[in-house]
Amino acid sequence: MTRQEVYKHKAQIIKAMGHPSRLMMIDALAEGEKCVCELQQLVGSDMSTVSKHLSVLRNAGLVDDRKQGLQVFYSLRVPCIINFFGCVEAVMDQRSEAAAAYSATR
Amino acid sequence: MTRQEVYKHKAQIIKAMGHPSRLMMIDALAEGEKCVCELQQLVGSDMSTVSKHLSVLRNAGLVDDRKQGLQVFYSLRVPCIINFFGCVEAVMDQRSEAAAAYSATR
DNA sequence: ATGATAGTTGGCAATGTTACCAAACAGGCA
DNA sequence: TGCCTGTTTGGTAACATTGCCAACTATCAT
Repeated sequence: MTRQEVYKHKAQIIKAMGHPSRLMMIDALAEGEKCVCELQQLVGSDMSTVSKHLSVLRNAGLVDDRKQGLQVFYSLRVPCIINFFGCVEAVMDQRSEAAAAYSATR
Repeated sequence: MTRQEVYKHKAQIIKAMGHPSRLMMIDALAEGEKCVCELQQLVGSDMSTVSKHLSVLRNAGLVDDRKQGLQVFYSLRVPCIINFFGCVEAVMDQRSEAAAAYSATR
């Protein structure tokens, strides 16, 4: 795999996380596996939309699926993702600090 | 900020990282600040393209810019992002393990 | 001033993403 | 068997992202 291909692959994985609904689902899956129906209630979109979001996460290697009777349960494949969200929050906080500092100097 | 808005904001930050060229630049910036010209050489696109990628990163709050003479130097604002890349690599590795396991059982 | 260098911005065509609906599919049950 | 429920897939219209070119701005040197 060339360096370019590695970055492309990493970008694909990160891009899979870059959607509000998918982020919400990943957060929920941190608690443990959930069926599509539960995730649908959580995000509030059409079930077909939720299913497509989940297939994006599956293709990226972020979640696993397990069929049990009528339901399909999804689970996080690589839990370290969750740690990262703290860092994203740090980015958010730093932005609001900057905004606050700006408004203080106006 | 509602829960939806928070997820939208987080998604925006993560999405900003979800492009091969931007990922490559973030990785390079982990070593320290770099001018646009260096980053351009690194990714090999038109300078206008690189500049637009950098503005995506700046808007997301991921990098800072500093002008010095003719050059503009960019730097990472929140270095914890780098830790996360190890986790993305874990996702990649686990995928190739799964592929290896699959090809072994065929 | 003139010109050269480093970056940014606007425009635009090509491409990718998203969300809904409708249709298909699979497992469990009458 | 046929129906119900949970999920996936196909189609498509609206929207967002990308990358190049050309035009512009800003700083420095002659």
